[in-house]
Amino acid sequence: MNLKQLSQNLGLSQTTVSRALNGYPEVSPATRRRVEEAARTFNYSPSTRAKGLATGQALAIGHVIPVSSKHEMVNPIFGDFIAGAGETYSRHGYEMILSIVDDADERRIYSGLKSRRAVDGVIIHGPRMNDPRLGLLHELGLPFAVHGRATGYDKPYAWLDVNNRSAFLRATDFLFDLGHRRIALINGLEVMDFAHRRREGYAESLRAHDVPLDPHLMRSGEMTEVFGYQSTRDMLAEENAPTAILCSSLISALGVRRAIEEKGLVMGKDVSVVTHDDALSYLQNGADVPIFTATRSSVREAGRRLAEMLLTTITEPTKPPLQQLLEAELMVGSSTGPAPRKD
Amino acid sequence: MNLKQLSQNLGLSQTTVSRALNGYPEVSPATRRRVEEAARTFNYSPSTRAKGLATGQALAIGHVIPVSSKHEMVNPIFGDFIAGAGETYSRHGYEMILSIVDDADERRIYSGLKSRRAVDGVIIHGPRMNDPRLGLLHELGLPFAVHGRATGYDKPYAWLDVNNRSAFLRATDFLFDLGHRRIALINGLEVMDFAHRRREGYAESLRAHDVPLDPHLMRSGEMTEVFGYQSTRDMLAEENAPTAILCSSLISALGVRRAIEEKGLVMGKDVSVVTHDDALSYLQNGADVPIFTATRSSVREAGRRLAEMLLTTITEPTKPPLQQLLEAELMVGSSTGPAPRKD
DNA sequence: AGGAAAATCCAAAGCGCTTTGGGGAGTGAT
DNA sequence: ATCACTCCCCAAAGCGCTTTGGATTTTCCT
Repeated sequence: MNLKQLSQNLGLSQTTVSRALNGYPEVSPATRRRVEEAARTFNYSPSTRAKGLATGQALAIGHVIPVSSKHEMVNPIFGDFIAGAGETYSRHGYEMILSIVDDADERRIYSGLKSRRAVDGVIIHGPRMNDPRLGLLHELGLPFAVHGRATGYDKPYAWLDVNNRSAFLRATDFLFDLGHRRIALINGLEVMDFAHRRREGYAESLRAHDVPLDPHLMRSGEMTEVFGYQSTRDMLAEENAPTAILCSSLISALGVRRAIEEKGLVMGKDVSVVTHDDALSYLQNGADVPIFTATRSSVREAGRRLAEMLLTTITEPTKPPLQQLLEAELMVGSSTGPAPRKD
Repeated sequence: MNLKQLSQNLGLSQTTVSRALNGYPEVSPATRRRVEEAARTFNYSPSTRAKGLATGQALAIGHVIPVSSKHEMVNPIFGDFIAGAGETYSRHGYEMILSIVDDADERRIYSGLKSRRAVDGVIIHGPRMNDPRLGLLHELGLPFAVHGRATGYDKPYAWLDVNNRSAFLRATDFLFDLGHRRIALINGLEVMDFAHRRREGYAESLRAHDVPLDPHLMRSGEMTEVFGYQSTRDMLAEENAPTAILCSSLISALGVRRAIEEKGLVMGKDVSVVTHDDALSYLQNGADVPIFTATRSSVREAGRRLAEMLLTTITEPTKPPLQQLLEAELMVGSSTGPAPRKD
């Protein structure tokens, strides 16, 4: 069923039917009702392609997920983020289109999306330090919003980020308050902007407590369970092992726990652990009582909000870009306790 | 830059330029080269919307991800599957469009995709027992392919599935061979087709070994870490506790391990564990040696293949639908060992 | 009742592409 | 020189919608 058929069926012009359906005022309420009813019974919805052609809008948002060709990891966060963003899109009648892309091809993909007029804007995932994508998109004139921020890009742009620095600052302070002095950091890849900021927060706390940075206590890598396990195992094997560990992801934290327990130590007593927790739907941090003391911020909620921000950036291009900084909450679980007494 | 401008620029008609770009024979090689060159320098690609309107194709595949409104869980598998499918799509010039949908709205969404002509076909995720979606899509005339199968639907349709029954049959047999007799099953929700089949395999092995099904040893729920933990904790607390546990997901298996160790038992000695492993990129089962003995099958590879199958279903609608059954491989790790001797 | 303003509705153009149905220019044979 | 083919190329229609610029009818004042 298309517009033409529907309008013939109703004995009206295409113009009137279109207007009735799109809420224009120059249609009598009675006609509008009649049209809406017919549309429903014939199960008519306008073709997105035709509509897009006519209006010049795509009514679609692109999400470009970079997958490094080297270590084919799909960000585990991405599912929940997408779910959040999807809620927003369907509320506003937008489509979400996804491209999984080797990060070497990113340039081609973005300019393709632009020149094919496939989307009205894009969300940038996993911003890195001095991320070249922001400049590219600015140059292409394709509206965008960033999940995170990109240190090194100076023009204003729309973003939503967790305050990673303050979260890790507070978490580290918390460990100091418990008496810990040797605190390790198991971080994400430090080309990632978020990891850089977390490290800054950590370093700031150490500085405030007059504890020098110790490279032996700082690891950075893709945040898998195995990475958390190996890093922890190695550090616990060294002399002067850490009494507390700060970890960038709940998944890695599971590995941290495994290494601790494998060594016959008790988490929360011999070694304290604080992790960041993205509140993923399939990986809750315990049920009633959190297992891990954590800095917590829902990535799904982030998806909802950032999508909303991008849409207003698109519909109101003159406004200055929206920006939002979320504070993570510190939830105390059973993975932390006072530093063990030295004997 | 659009076709008109490009053709004016070249002093050719739109027809010729379009034909040159789409590989039609009635264009001289010289002209074709000239056109291709110009398209590249002006960074021209045809508007998807216009092309779609003209050809009647969408050049897009829909993925509808159901999210139950009750327990807002996003399937952790979905990220890797999508990544695999995305590779296939970009190779064939298709777009992937994603809808995150409360499962109560599914009907509306699918018929919307159809009547808006937004996609050429869809992939069905997470098929349930007697899944109504297959009938609906058949009725709508929207091509589809299923990740898994739907028991209770009798018309032929395209699917790709892991042989869940045989995988869990072999895994259970393996545990019997190690001397276990009290074997528990921690399964996904049994409305899900895959969980039903796994249970069948498990039950078949028990029957073959003359061990009656014991409801106390069978749990089913959303496969979170917490679910694995609680189920195991409860079962280990009962008298006549299991000596081996079969688990439907690596994530739950992490919870299983936590419960075992919390009780001061050793996994692989006091309690053996076998889990299914979807080979998720962010959750590898150990590094060199697998942590868990597992039935393994890459969900990312499944995505790649199923997408390919859907595309051929679309381009060659007369052929009978493709179907593919993958066998999981049994990888022996350190989570299994001989059944403890009764004293 | 007469005229202006408001309320409804419509025909047709245009969005950017593909594709149909020709048409003119070379080429070789007669 | 003429004819019959190929080779290349083109004008124009059509895909399904929105939107412009009117046209027609109703309603409201005076």
